[in-house]
Amino acid sequence: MPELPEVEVTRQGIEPFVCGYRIDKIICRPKTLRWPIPLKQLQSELQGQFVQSIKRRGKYLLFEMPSGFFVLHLGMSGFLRILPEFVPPQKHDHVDFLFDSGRVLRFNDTRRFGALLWLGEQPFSHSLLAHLGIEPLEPEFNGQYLFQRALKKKTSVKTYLMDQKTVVGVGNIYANEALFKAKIHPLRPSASISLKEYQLLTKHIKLILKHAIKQGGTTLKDFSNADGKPGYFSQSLQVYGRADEPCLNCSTPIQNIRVGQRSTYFCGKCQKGD
DNA sequence: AATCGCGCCTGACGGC
DNA sequence: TGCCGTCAGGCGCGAT
Repeated sequence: MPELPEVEVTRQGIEPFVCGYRIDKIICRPKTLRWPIPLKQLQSELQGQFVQSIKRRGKYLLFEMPSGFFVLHLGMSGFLRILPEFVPPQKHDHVDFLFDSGRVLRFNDTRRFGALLWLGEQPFSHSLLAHLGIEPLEPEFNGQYLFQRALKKKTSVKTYLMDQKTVVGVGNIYANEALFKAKIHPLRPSASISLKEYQLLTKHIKLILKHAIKQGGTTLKDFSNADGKPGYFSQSLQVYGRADEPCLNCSTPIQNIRVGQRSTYFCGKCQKGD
């Protein structure tokens, strides 16, 4: 579930149940997810402490604690839920945070690519966060930025866009969607895209991400619902997953190719310039 | 320095 | 029914 909108919706959804509350206990069932879970450290730094804020950087969630930051990445299949009280874990429910309110923050991750880390007081200097690109919803993310940076690059525009050092939070689905909206062929060299095209592209990235966050926020009125699992907003996807179906602009069948080992969908007529 | 491909892990699905 | 290959929204790592 994890591109920027899903992570941001998660952040907003859990915030009212987590911020200002005390973590009484952490229950962790596996020893390892993507990496070994520093359980002892998490217990000593988090248990008995109040969560001060939850921030997001790219696809990382940062829980601000009195002595530093606990950082969570949802990986490919991870999601967080708020339970009104402790109930026995189901399959792939890996970690529970028990709060003084009685509620439980529960992490479920089928594919176990998620990560839990203690990054201390300077999380942004940690190697995982230090080299991340700019936030797509910030004003500094604009056509000029993408254009200038691309001049030195040799990759395709889609790979360039999904590189977290370029811009954070744009994953495979929204990269496909944004390139379609901007009418840019995913295989075009990133350095061949004009400033005007990059301006259009950044505009659509912002629109798509904002729209998805808004949809997620309204879909998930009650994040503590057991079914409150943020999903992708497939009703608004125009190309992703639509191989051989008609383009919503011109009815040409949508093509599916692989770009950098990732499934890529586009309209060969609307997105010219391979 | 930049780029590419692999592999981590589980589950769903389609073909035989 | 079962087995096998392929695919899935991410990302760090080693090889080039």
